[in-house]
Amino acid sequence: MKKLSKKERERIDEIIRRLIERYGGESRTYLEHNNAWQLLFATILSAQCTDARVNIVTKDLFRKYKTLEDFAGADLKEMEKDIYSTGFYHNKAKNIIACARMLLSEYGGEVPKELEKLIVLPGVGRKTANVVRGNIFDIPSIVVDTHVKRISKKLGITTTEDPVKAEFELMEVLPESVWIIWNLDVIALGREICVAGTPKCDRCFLADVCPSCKG
DNA sequence: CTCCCGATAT
DNA sequence: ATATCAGGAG
Repeated sequence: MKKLSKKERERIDEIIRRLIERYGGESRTYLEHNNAWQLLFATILSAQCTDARVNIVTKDLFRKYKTLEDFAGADLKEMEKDIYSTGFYHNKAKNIIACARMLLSEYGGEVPKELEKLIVLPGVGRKTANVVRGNIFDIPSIVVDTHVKRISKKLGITTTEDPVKAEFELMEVLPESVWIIWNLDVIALGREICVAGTPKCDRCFLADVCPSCKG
């Protein structure tokens, strides 16, 4: 970890402590799934879509397509209808089918745990890959989604809008034990209080340790 | 950088 | 009417 001033180290540790106190310190994804490839597909579907919507769609989707072979053999147009309400449905349907086929042809139907293997799967970037690594394989992983990008910067813990740079900045400052928790708890904070539009700083439990809070 | 895109909140 | 949502690819 990067060497910080004692004061800054204590500030970040206090933020972590309060996040865990409020939202929990255990790894638990918001996307419902029963196995690795289901979480992979759910995460692909979650691009620019609420996870509440994804969970509605995957409930029926995983009942209709029960195996990887079912996904690999799916009809594109029918899959587009099945996932329509998540948006970006053409790209997502195409990617999920291609992804299923690659998992079968390249990895014997198993989801690989290596970042380099995950990010070359169709529709899978660093964010999706790190969700799978953290939640399925318990590998410490920083997941930079829209909430983590926005709130980490507001808290003065990151200095950039670039998700990859933010990922490495967070790895330098957060202990490995909270990498996954940071993502999940910051999402919770982003929904309840530090919303994208007008953040509710007046009732934020991090107000006194957040440089973006004026009050 | 642009494009992909429906559902929901404001 | 506009902004935003567990982003990724060209």
